[in-house]
Amino acid sequence: MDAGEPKFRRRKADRPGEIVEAALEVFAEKGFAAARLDEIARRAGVSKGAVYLYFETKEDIFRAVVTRAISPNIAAVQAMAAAHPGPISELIGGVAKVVAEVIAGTLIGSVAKMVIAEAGNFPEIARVWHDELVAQALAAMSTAIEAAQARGEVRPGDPRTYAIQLVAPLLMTVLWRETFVPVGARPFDTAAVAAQHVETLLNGMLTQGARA
Amino acid sequence: MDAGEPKFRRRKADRPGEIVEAALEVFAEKGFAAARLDEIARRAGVSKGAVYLYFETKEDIFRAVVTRAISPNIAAVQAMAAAHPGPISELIGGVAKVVAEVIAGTLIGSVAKMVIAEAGNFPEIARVWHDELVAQALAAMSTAIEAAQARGEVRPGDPRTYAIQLVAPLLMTVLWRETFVPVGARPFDTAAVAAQHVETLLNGMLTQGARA
Amino acid sequence: MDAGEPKFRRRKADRPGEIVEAALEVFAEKGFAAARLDEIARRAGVSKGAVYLYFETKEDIFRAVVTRAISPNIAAVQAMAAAHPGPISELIGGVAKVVAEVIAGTLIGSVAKMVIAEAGNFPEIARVWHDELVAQALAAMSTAIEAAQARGEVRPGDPRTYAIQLVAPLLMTVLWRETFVPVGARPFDTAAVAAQHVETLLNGMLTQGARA
Amino acid sequence: MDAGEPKFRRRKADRPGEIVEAALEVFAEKGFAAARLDEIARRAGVSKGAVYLYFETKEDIFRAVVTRAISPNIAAVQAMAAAHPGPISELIGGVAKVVAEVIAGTLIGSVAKMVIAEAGNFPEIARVWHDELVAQALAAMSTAIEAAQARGEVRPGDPRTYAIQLVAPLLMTVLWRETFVPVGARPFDTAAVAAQHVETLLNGMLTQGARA
DNA sequence: AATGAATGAGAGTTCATTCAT
DNA sequence: GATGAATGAACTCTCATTCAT
Repeated sequence: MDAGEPKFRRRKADRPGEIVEAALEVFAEKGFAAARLDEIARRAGVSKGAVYLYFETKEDIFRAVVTRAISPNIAAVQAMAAAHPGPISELIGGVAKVVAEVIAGTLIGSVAKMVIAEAGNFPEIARVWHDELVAQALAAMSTAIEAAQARGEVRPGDPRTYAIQLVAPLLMTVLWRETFVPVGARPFDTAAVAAQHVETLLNGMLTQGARA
Repeated sequence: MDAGEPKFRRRKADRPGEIVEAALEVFAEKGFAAARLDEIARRAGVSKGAVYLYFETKEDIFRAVVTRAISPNIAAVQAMAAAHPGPISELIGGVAKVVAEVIAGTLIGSVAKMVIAEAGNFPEIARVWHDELVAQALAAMSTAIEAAQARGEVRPGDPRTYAIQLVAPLLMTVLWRETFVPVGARPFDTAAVAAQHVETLLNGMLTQGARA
Repeated sequence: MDAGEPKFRRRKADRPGEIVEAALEVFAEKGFAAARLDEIARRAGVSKGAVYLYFETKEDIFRAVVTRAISPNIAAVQAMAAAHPGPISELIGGVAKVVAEVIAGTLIGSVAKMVIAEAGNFPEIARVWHDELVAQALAAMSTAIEAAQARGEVRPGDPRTYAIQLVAPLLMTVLWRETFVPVGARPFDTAAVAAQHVETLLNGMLTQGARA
Repeated sequence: MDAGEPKFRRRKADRPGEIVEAALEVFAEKGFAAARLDEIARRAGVSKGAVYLYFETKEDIFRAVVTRAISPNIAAVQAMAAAHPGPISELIGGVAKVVAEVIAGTLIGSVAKMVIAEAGNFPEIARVWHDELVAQALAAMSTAIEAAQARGEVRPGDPRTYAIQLVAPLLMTVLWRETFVPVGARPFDTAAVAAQHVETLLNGMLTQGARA
């Protein structure tokens, strides 16, 4: 009997994935504590009891949400780390572009917001986020910048600070979108900010010789 | 008689102020929902009931915390708005310094974190924060930058974006401190970041003529 | 296996009904404000939380208790309204009998007590009780008495007052039972009071001609 | 200095009286449990603390309210008990008149409502009310009616029931006023009800010989 | 596997009562 | 006597978690 059956039945196999997806939405909107399991279950299209077939606790779901948001980006970071040894300007332009794309194309902004908000309550989540994502990216960039300084491309200065200088405005556009746009603020176009920022920053950090 | 622990102390002192102070601590650590009134009261040195002599609800306390963090900074923003019409480099250097000092010297970072985290649940708080603080500061800087562009000091580009580029790394150091330092990350020295950033940015955004 | 006490019983039975029943008991004993949800739940044989699966608030339960006490009596009132046009003495005797039976056989007395007690706090409940029950009954009786007066059966006088004269002593026996019997007062036998009262009242209100 | 002083300063001596008066109002409106000591104090024009100079607990105030409503009526009841041995019709007419006046002229109705409502929570209050007021009045009337029956004035029947028959409609008008008039019901005029009821009842209970 | 009715510990809030002033 | 800020026990209501079905 086909009657009454949903047209597209989602593969049973991905129940956990659907729950994590729904949970991401709810956690992003409400924060961890204010998120209701009822709502997560409802949005995932399952019963509240079913959630507990796949996750032990609410915290468990939260961890899964963050972990899942991390994984697909680890590759990008590793690629960055193993990046071409060409002129630093290419690397920086590339990094900014990738970061801008990730920001625009994924929900990583919401997750970052949650990590910031719940760092006090779930230190191990902040730690994972830092260790697997942020620190690695920062280290990769610092290393590249340091090498470029050694090659005389980049002016003196703390490489880690240069790295933060690069990504901060991009991250700021995400937080802006999450925080102020819903209450009427004019949004920032991440790509446009990235473009202007890369130009300004390169202009400011490269040595005379490196500016072709 | 001073000896002995009086059951009921009556401090003429600023009870609401003490409660708001304690609440700021707890909210910053736990977030709004996970903060316990018991704990706020305990840290304020009063009973749970006493809190309700001064505030109607938990939300009310939260609003007071944010409002109170805003007020002392409004002056700084207004001063910035009415700033000298001298060379933009001076203004930017000044702004960065003030921002760095505020960040280092006040708890505004914790509050900002709370505003980001709870924007979804308390839109009116995000709105106040934006309208009274963020938008004003941004507008003042944009205007100054625009004027500098008209004077030929600053290269072409979106003034509002330039403004964000300036402050973003500084704000990032706060979020870093709140989020990752407690789990072992190496902190950023806001003042040092400010110094390097101002130099890089000015170098990047000023026209040839403006660079003395 | 029937043996053993299952932690979660699922009675298909009328949970809301059981809760309302338990609530009626507790409200009648303690009054609305002094009634404890714990106790209502306990007497209904459910947990405190379960009560909130079926009712939004304590007030909601209270309304359900009163509403539920009203409904089965509406029929009786309507029957009264559509009563036979025979001699008024029959009607009055019949009404007194029905009222006496309802009083003796149901918990309506307790509910009436609650309505009286909480009229100030829950006006809409007093209104419902009045509009759907009391006013209707009174109107039906007044109309019948008026018709009897037109037929020369009943002596002059305000029909609504005659109606109150008729039922007041019966209602008084309920309040007596609720109020004074528990502290040792001798109870009134509602049926006996009804019998004597009907005889006295008919004797007093009928015209000479109507007394066979 | 007279300036700032209230024109009529109430005698200090009657603070308790003023509190009881205020409490009567509040209890009558809200019931015992829902009445707030804040409100009682406010209406009495004293501080909350002052209330505790005169009364130990809220229950204590409640008892005082009821007791105070009883006392002035005890005299009336005793007068009734010691009544003239004249024809019963005079007595009954007199009693009805007095009761109607008390009902109309005092707040005894509100108190009666409270006694009914709180009988379950404060049995000793119900007991006092019964023993000192209700039972005495009932006994006095029963005795008089019994004597009248012995004299052949009143038809056979239970004297206590006759007594209830007499006062019930009058009491009903009070409860009606307290309960249904505030939600829009048409009030009963107690005096008018008394007049019609006395006539009807006497007509119904007197023997042929006693009807002049 | 899946449900959802049921649980019960724990939260925010209220308010009779106390006591330093 | 009088005040009113302060207390803390007790309440209603919520919601993550469980388990009979």
